Amino acid sequence: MRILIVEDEPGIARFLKQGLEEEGFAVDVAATGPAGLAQAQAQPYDLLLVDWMLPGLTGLDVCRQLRAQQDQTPLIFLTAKDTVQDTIAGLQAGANDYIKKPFHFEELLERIRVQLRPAGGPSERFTLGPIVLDVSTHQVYKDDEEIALTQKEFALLEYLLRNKGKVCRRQSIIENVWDIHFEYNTGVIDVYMNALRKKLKITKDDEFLQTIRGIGYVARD
Amino acid sequence: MRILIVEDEPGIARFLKQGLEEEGFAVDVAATGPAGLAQAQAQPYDLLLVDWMLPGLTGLDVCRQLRAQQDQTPLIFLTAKDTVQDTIAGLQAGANDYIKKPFHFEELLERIRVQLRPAGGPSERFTLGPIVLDVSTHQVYKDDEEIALTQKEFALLEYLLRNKGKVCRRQSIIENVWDIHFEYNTGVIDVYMNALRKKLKITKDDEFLQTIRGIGYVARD
DNA sequence: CATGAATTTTAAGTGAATCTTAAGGCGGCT
DNA sequence: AGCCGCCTTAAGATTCACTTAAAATTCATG
Repeated sequence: MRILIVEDEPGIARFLKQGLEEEGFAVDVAATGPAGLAQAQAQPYDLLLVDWMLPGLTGLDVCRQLRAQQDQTPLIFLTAKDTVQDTIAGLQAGANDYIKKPFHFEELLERIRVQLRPAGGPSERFTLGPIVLDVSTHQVYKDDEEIALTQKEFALLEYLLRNKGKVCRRQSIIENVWDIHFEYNTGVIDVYMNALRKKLKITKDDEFLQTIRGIGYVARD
Repeated sequence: MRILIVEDEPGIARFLKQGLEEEGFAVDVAATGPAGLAQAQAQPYDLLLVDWMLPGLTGLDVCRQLRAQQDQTPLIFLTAKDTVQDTIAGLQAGANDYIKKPFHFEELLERIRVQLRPAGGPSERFTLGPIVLDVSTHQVYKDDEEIALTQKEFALLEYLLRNKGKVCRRQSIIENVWDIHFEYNTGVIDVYMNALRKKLKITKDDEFLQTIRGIGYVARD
């Protein structure tokens, strides 16, 4: 689960990032309104935590702009403002929840879980350097640009990313991606690795998809 | 929109009922935990407003029982208890929000709207390039010209637009648009996509409704 | 109820995209 | 140097979606 924090006070941002990472979330931080908006547009997140008062754009502006672009990512405001008018304005702008500072981390955590809950199946996502693979929507991005992959290309990349850092033997790949369980001598894997590297523009210098001669392949970042 | 209030203090119950009815909601009231539970099970509601302290069963018990029966109706706790432990317990039990008394009616109203939003809030209009789909009036326009769609055509387009930018798998489409929950292989989706593209005059060059071979379709602009 | 029109679903032929096979070339390893 | 294994490309096989037409169902109407 990926969370973006948009918060300008470094102390609070650090505290949140650390706490959420300990809970197993992948956390990015943006320090200004425009930076947060750009980041949220660039990559898919599962949840946004947005401070109300921000340099550049207010949190309210960020929220409005995202919703205007049909971005329905759950968004929780995190703020010292606690007048009723502000709460209402925030929720009307399309926010999903609103927590007043000072807050207890436990409560924030639970409210985050509530927002992620209705998303149903956990949207499985894997990353490899600049590459993001979303299993549920069958989409792949490199540097925030969407890359169109065919079924087999996607399945192969998914298998390598699920085993990131581990060397995958050719035999395992054939069994898991092609579902062939007898000995089989073929060049399909080579052909597909070639297609993947081409589409993802991975050069020989990159080490994202390495060949292990005589064994198989590894994905590492 | 139907709301059930479970609250034992007659004054508060009456105040809420009147306020919500003025906003156009259909409101029922139950005064005890067991009565509320029975009422919620007997009829479908769009939202439950539940007091924490109730005679018979606590609000927490009511919430737990409903969730245990796979009832996912949005539920908001309404309570004087304001310790962090209680908030967390409430959210963990499956509640969607938690408002502390005393609260402003305006804030409650907005939080109710947030919960109802995904099921039909204010943003009932979707756009895709020159195409506009209005859910509430069941109308579709392209370049300000109205296009007549049948029910299934409309439902399919609505589903794709609600998930704009995300790839929709054939399986998800069959489940959400046709409400078929077992495996089913058929060509209906193809036929309807064809009809949609024809009526909306979408050519192969347009990328509004793209096919993802082997997976499904995406709407993008 | 019976009829006809509109909508929804099934079915089949066609064509294009994807998958697989195969072969030549290149580079590392012994 | 020579072998083996990987890369690359292109052509054949196959799968899947598009398209059309006809059958089944639903809906409104007399």
